[in-house]
Amino acid sequence: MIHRWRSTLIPTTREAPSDAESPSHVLLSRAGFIRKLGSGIYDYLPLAWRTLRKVSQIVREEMDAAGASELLLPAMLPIELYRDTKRDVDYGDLLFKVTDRKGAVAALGPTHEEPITELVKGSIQSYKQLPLNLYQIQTKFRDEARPRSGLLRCREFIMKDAYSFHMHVEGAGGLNEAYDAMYRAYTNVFRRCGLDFTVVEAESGPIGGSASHEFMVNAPSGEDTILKCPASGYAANVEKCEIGERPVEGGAFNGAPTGDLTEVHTPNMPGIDEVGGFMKVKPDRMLKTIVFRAVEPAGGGGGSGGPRWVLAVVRGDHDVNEGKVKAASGWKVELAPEKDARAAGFAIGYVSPKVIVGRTDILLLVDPDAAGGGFWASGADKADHHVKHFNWRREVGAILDDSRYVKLADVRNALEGDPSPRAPGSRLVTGRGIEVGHIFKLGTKYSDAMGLAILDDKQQKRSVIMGCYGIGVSRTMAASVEQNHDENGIIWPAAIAPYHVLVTLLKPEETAHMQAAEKLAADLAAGGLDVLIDDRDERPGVKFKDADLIGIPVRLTIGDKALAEGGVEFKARRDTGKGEVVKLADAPAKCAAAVAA
RNA sequence: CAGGGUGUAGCUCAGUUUGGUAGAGCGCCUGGUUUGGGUCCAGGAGGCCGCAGGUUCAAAUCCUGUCACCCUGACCA
Repeated sequence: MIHRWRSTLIPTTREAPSDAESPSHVLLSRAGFIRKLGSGIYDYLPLAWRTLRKVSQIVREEMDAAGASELLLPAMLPIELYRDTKRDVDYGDLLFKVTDRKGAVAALGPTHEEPITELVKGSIQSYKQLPLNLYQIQTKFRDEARPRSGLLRCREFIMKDAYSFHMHVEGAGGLNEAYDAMYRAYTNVFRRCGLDFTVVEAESGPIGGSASHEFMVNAPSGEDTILKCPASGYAANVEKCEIGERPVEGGAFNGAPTGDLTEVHTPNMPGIDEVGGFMKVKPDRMLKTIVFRAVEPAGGGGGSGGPRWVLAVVRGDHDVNEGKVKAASGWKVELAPEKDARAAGFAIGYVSPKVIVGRTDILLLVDPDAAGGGFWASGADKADHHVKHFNWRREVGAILDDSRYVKLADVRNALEGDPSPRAPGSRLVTGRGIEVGHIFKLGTKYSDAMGLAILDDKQQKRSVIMGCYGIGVSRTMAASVEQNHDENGIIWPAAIAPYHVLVTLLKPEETAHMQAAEKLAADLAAGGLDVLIDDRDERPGVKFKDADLIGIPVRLTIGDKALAEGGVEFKARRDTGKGEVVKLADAPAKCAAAVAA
């Protein structure tokens, strides 16, 4: 494949648009890959589209090799589809909606569990037709509350989504087998794309389901925090990350008082930092008590007799993890609406663990780091007041030993340096990542809701078990730039570069130079390489700057210098310095080697 | 959704405080010059100052409303 710069559209700019901040947004804009048309909406120009097609092609090859079949579902989906799964409500404002001339409403697909389930429901009659794995590469629409960072979080984006269908979880043809195959396929995809990534255990989120892994491109600018255990290889999203054993010195709740409980007036101080500063107490000596409302037992179903409120207590410098609160309490919880909580006797913003005394409608979950002795400051259970010298045993008393109401549990987000949950003695390290892939074991959430059930070999009607697997294709392109760039521009991994080789013609008006470039490009193309010839009538400096900016892996410069020696100048984008002169005849082999490396 | 900010030429921005003929750099066009890391000189085109009202002899500038976009947080298969 040979293209000429003047015949395509590559509008590079010296300056970035003022609204671009992240490296990928700045560089993809400056290098003429993308252009913003609206908030979270971007044009993909020719260079971007070539890269997106290359990523897509790798995805297709790996999905097909893993036994999946490509199809294409509509982007415009009748809103009725979402009724049975209640996602018209659960997804809420995230759904873009359009209305037709008759007033019927359609959602622009944010993900396609519903239509694919509907399709399979209408076209599969026997367990003998399973398992099945179907995927598509398509534009998705989500009305994000806050689009940001260019292609990293936008409202219209390209995604590969796959869905698998099974009669059982274990064994041949089961969900686990497909899940493992997708795990391997995803690993292959991102490895072939030339990206440095980490696979982490993840929360499954509103899509629902049990097991879930995220594929994270490692980049300091990533939105997600990931934690790794160097000893065991365990890695998880901060939302999910477990923490190893944390013994409480002297035993939980047994510390001796450090002084008399003293009330302090702390008006107009909304945050821990303000209060701590005012009281001259460091956040790690304060107790933070967060009030959750118990919604329903975590297993589902309308149980009764459980707690109405779940309180999580962590150290002031720690963050409560809602997923862990749910797991430790056995109840699905939500942050308590302030009004309801006040009515139930909680001085929101000033709650202390002491509030549990004399009540039986509260489950108190205490993080081990907050259960020890020593000095504590806490809320005073009344507005604008805190207390000093809080002591667990003295203030809360005997109910601490009643496991129906008080539990010691890991309820906070993991941090750098926390003990590893998998390797005793080892400590967690943190990193940042960009989520480019996510795989889920869905179970029967969607098939139950939509009535996708068929007879198994024992003539039992059973809900079909599903998995779903996504890759953010356009986000992968941006993530690659976040991870691979320098002060001069993008550095594409060869596999997803828009072209493999850029032939920089310093004097396109010289016939001999042009002929040399054409011959060279033809030889390169014959070897399967994609070539862009910079045939613009520009000064050398402009061409070199643009070459670095758009980041083609190999640059071959044709000018008087090298041509006089019967050669061209070879320079890999990754390398610094001036490059080296190679003979024209040797250039194709050298380029091929560089691209394969 | 809360808080903060910005809308002036294709792009990046001055000008708004104190109302009085709409500016610069980059890019673009013409001529010359230069030719291995964003040449230099001269000339030129290009703007409903986001939009709608209002105040005023006079509004980019003051007032009201509205729309769009960005940032921080909340949120986020």
